[in-house]
Amino acid sequence: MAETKTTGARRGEATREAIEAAAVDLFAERGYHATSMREIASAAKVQPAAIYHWFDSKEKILTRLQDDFMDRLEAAVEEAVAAEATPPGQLAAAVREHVVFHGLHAREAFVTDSEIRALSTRPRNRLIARRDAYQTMFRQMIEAGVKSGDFTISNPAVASYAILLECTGVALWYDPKGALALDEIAAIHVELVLGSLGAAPKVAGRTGARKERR
Amino acid sequence: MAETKTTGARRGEATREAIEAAAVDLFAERGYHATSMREIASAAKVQPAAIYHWFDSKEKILTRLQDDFMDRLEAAVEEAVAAEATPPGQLAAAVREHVVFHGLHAREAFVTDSEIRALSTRPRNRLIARRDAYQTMFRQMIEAGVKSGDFTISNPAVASYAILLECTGVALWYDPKGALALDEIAAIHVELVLGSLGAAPKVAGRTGARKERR
Amino acid sequence: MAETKTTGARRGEATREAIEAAAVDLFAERGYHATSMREIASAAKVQPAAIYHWFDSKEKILTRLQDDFMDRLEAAVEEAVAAEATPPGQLAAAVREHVVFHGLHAREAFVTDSEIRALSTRPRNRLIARRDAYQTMFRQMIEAGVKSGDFTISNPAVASYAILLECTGVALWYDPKGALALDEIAAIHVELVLGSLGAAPKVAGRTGARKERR
Amino acid sequence: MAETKTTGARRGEATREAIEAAAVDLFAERGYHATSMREIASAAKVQPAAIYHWFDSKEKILTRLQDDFMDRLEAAVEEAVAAEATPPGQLAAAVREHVVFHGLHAREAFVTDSEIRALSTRPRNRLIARRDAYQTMFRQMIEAGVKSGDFTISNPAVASYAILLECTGVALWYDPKGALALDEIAAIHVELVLGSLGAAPKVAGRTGARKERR
DNA sequence: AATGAATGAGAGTTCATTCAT
DNA sequence: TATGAATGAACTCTCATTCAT
Repeated sequence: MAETKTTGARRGEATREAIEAAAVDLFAERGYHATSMREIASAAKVQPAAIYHWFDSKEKILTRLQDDFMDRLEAAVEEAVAAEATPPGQLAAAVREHVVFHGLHAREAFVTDSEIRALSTRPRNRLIARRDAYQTMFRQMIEAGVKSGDFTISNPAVASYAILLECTGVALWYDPKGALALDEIAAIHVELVLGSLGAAPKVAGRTGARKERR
Repeated sequence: MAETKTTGARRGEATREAIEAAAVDLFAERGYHATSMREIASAAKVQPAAIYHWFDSKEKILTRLQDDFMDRLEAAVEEAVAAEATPPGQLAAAVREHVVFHGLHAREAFVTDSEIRALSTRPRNRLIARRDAYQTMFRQMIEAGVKSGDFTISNPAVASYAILLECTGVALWYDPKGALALDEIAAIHVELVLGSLGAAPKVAGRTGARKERR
Repeated sequence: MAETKTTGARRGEATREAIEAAAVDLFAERGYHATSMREIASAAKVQPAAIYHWFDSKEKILTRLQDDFMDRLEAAVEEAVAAEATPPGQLAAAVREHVVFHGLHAREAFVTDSEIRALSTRPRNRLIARRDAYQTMFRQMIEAGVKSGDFTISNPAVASYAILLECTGVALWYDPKGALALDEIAAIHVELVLGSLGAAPKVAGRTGARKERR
Repeated sequence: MAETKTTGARRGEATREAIEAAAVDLFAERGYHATSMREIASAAKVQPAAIYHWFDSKEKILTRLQDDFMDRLEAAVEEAVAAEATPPGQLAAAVREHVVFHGLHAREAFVTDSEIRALSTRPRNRLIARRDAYQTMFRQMIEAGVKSGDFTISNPAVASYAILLECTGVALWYDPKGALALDEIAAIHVELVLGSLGAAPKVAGRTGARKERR
């Protein structure tokens, strides 16, 4: 009950987190190139030079943010998929989790996606490879559903592009203060996705209570 | 006697077009803020200062490009919709035309969409208003289809977001040299969209021969 | 008689020359790394950004200065040597010209010599190669004098190092307003050099009137 | 009872020496202004802030290094001179010791010489005064030799400049792994110097075994 | 219609140094 | 005796833009 010293969080790390938080806000709002280190520093209430104690460069702030987002997205979706047995069940779980995750981490999602161009060659190629692998996972679920007769769709590759675009796009418009709860939005997307694949609508499951930090 | 003024375009306009072409390429590839006026000038084979004879500022290049794109997109889609009578027929036509247009003008589409943030307040609000109106057109077709009993969908607003995201996204991945022709891609999207709305798939029509330049 | 437009010198080049003049002064006085672009700009009475219209980088200012100095030094010394026939005569002429040139262009000489370290790999290697070739020229004259019996010295390589060090060093202490004229200093060095090589002192010749610009 | 203080150097002094050693290496290789405190710290395997326990400032590292070098150079040369009676003998001994000392402590010699400019006014003037006094010692030996009839040279002041330049320059090119031993190089310089002053070559003496560290 | 030259602001980054611990 | 964190000033360089010609 009484622990006041949270495990692992030393004093200095608070600065790092303030910088990251300021950066993701500004990158999302204005874009990477339109955000200056001075603005990040100012929003994080530190001096510009202090940022360099925590990050090697402006680009490193971005890559860390993107890598973290991809790590957590992959883990969340893979866990959700692992709990299901059939292709429609797996795809529904993946869509649900993807939408929820993109709603909860909308700015990180948007920055990860939209600022791939801002990266230099090596980190750009790395991130593109991760995105491609993630996309392949969705395409394979669709292909499995076609093979099992659950889905009737002419082109699984195009379908996978379309599905990820509409689900990722939730990060662009979802408003936590809006009329629709994230669970509802996720359920609607499951319905849209399965419908577009020609599946019976019965497969949609429920999404448990979200207890994510942040 | 013989015309000295070559049809339509005076000599100088070629420079303006070279600048626009260079700008759309660079904005699409690197982003607005990552593209310098010097780079545009260099790609257009003019001096940096010459750009200012044709455009007031860097932002004006962008706004003109975005306005042109929206003008032509709206015209093309409205014309396609006007040729159809039923809600499913109209939506199918709109999706088909939207996809084809975004495939044909992928860079303009991408820049129009992704560089809204780069605009200053007034042009940004103007463009957002146009996008909203365009989106509303889609939502109203969906609502009409629900009312007419052609579509069975729980939330037309969310459906309109999802549909436009997946169809607009074609500009991100379509490759003119790829395996699929644009007409095929458009047909697949009509199929996906109508399926997601719970419509019978019979409504998909044909897309006339495309004669657009570019 | 009446030409007012000096051949080749367009208006803008005056700025370039002002920048070069400011840079050589500051580099000589404080060193390359202790001189900022702002200081150069200020001394040249231009804005810092204007420097970049004329030079790609700070390093380019330095390399141009060094290359120019080496070009002119080599030309001057080679011409002086070509006018002589015997090894002692050639070496005397080379020493005389080297000393005079280093006195007339003391700052350029000093900067060329002392700021080799400041260069990045490629231009540094290039300049070192030029210096080595120049030094080799002196060593070969000494070796020729030893072979012809004019010089009696145990180690021509070491002698060439020593000779160039003492003659180059004139740039460090020569004062145009001092008691000794440059011609006298050059004559003394010819005397010292030939003496150190064990040559008869009779070979020292006269140095013609200097008509160098600057 | 038994000494806990290890002979001469307390534990901490090792850190000071590591810093000095790192600094002289880096200053010699890159120059004072091109060397950062972080680089010195890194090379000395301490934290940047730790340097400030041992030195007040970056400049103090340099001045201590220069002062130490001058102390030891003066002591060594004065001792060598004191062992000789005649002007040629004294000058030969001074040249021999100067060359050997500059070969043994080449980096310190180079940094002491080349980084006078980097000093602020007061330490710069102090070091210049020491150099001048050292130079005067050589000039006086030359003048004594001229007076005694051992040397025939027209200008002792210029001769002293030239002699010190060529002998000091040994620090620039001497390579401990090269073909020539330091004693041989010293002997050659004695030969060159006495030759340049018009002295009989017989005076060159021997240099005792060097047992200096480094 | 176009250009070479220039500008003032601001970019990302590094600097020597300080200080609480 | 030493350190992690931070600072304010300064660095080289690039930016969109202007202007006389």
